[in-house]
Amino acid sequence: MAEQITPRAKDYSQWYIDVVLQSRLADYAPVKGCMVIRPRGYALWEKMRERLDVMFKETGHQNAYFPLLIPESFLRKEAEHVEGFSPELAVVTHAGGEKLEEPLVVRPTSETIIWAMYKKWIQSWRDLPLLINQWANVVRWEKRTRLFLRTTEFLWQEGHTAHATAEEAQEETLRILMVYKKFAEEYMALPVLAGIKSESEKFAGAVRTYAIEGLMQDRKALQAGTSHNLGQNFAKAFEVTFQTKEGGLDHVWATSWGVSTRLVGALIMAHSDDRGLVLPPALAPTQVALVPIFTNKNKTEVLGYAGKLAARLRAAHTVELFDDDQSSPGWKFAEAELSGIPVRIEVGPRDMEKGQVVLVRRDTLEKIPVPEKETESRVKSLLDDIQAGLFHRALAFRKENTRRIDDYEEFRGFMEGDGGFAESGWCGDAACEAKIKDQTKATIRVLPLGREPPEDRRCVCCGEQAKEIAVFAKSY
RNA sequence: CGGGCUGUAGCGCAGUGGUUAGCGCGCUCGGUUCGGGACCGAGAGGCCGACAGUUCAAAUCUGUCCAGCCCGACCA
Repeated sequence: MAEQITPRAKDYSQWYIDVVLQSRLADYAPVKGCMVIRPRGYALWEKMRERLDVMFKETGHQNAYFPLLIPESFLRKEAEHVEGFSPELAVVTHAGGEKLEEPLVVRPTSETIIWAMYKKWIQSWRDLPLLINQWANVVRWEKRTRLFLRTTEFLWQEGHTAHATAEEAQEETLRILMVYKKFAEEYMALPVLAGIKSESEKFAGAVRTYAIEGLMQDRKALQAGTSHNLGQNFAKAFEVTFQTKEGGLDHVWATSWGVSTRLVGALIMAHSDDRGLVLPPALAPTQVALVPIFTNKNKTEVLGYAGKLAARLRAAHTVELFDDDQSSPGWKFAEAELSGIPVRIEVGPRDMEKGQVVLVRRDTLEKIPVPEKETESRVKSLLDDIQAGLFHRALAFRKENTRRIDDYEEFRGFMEGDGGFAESGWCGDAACEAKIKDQTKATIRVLPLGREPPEDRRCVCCGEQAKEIAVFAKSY
């Protein structure tokens, strides 16, 4: 018997840790707060990265790479930025056996060093827009870490763009937000709310921060991607100016945006179950687990049959053939389920006799016998069904756990109980936001885009006229 | 950074002063099995978190330290 996964209903946090460790996505590193992303976890990140990279290129961005180490003085140039990040900086003070003239910080994000370079590269409106992305690691010294969701070092992409006008920068900020939303929904099968962050949740140095927020199975929200309109804050701090068409001199307008390996955590918490991972076919490193069922007597025939089937399927899908003769079929079934492989195919002597194979879908565990000749087409449509099914199940879950609440007592009860997304009126005052956080632990996740507050809504906290509809939840 | 808990085999644990420190899973070898985590037999594997004390005798008692986990505070 393998180790058991703690059921979600018993202890959701422990379930998450069990799934990550047992499915071998990651392991704790010998450095506090750090994790090792194991081959399976990394394969999943690679699938995400591959797809996102295409989406960034399609929207005109190019990849580049900037240094890991940043002179400490660079961070100080933008007041809010340094204030926001200084508690979580790792600083290099010694190198080459000597104390450094100026300490170097390990990047918590790269705005400062990138804008120091943009100053060199941008002179004219003809140099704009400048659309650069980098895939990199960053370090933020966190007090409390969780595998994939918050670790001291993590992998991400950070886009940094420069524009001639405020309007263009705003368009870019929203364009990327929509790229993230599309990626989350179409590839991760995770429905997300896209919206703007309140002042208190804003990125240090941004004018406006937008985010996508997903609802996990424990009804806590997870921020899955952010896109910032930086206005002219960094251009001013780093003196990045350009000559306009009209001959004037202006500071450029900036954006930055990122998603991280936290997406792997989001994926796990959105879909997986007590048997292990459940992965959407669009991102699953392995789409089909082919399990031949044989004894010593018929081993050759069954493995031959399964081998041919695997070869056929590999024309269109990634297939893992579980052909070793040391572990039992039951073991292989459990292993395929733990790994989240979307479709399992069982082929044994009984199937060979009947000219069929048995398809098993990971999300519902339903077993579907199909004629052997139709395997390819049935697998393909089943993968599509699973992808759509996961999204719709997650969407239905979000709907069930989203409530319109305008009464504060009801709000408190909601957050003390199961929780979820509360759509409530908000007067816009940070004091109400802080009071709610203090009393209920719930924060404003986003002010959803495209929803004007109706005249009759009141602030859930103080009862004044609502300026916004805010989505509140407890979050990761 | 505060409060609590835990450090004994790869993992999970038992062992509260007295020979050679055990159990389950995993691992190695051999054999029988194989349609939902198979079984039998034989093996390998431990400076009992570190340091210092108490004692004839310490995994066990005392102190200090270190590490990890949980709960808070903190966190784009």
